[in-house]
Amino acid sequence: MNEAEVLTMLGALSQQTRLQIVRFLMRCGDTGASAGEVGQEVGATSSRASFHLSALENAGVITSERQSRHIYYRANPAGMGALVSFLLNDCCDNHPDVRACCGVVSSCC
Amino acid sequence: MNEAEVLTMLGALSQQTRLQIVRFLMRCGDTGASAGEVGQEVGATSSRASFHLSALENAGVITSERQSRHIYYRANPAGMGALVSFLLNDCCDNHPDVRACCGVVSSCC
DNA sequence: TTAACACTTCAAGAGATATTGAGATATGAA
DNA sequence: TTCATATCTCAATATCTCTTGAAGTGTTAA
Repeated sequence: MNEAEVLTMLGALSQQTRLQIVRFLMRCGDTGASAGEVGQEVGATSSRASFHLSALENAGVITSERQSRHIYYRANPAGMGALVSFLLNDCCDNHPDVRACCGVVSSCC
Repeated sequence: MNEAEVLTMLGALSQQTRLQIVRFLMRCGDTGASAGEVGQEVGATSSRASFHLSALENAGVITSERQSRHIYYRANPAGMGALVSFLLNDCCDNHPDVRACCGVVSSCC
């Protein structure tokens, strides 16, 4: 994961509506949720939800799959894992105090 | 760490110059670096460096301490740890695939 | 006190991003 | 085919953020 990808992902997450969307989709698990359900959950119009879902998908935080007339969005654990891994390893230079805070015991990814 | 604090921290990190500053200060460790040194490292004017350092300090990513005419900035591992912890626990709902990616074995903070 | 240095704050302009509503596209049912 | 539903795209506006340079604050030394 290079710096540009990390910046895109951090930027995508640093917005209230989008952070809410990610938290919701993480709770939804493999089932995922349609754009309409996502919009309803976070109190957004469909075009606003669509805009934010695009940003999140573009950043690699979520994925989408069309099923008949619905498009189901799902959280992408691998993407979030890569971000966390970058923060711990590259950004924080494997600082033990940072790793200790989250129960990280071995070096990673 | 509440949602507003997380958003502030993610926003602070989602900018190239500021991400560079954090990485540099993490490498500097307890010694830290002055605003001038930071600016030189990331290729920023003094006012630009000061602007970004303020944003990072305000977000809790770094700390500052005046020593005579210099102000020394240091990375704040506890702040970064809290952010990573939030991402793993709250945001990702303790999703095992996310935790696995970084060698996280126990639940945390 | 005066001067030099290190850093911060302020204001202004440029650029990026968020929100909204209207219209377009895609799918499935009648 | 026609209609209804689900979602996306587009343009306009508003808001936020970054950068720059000038002016201000605080510290040390002469």
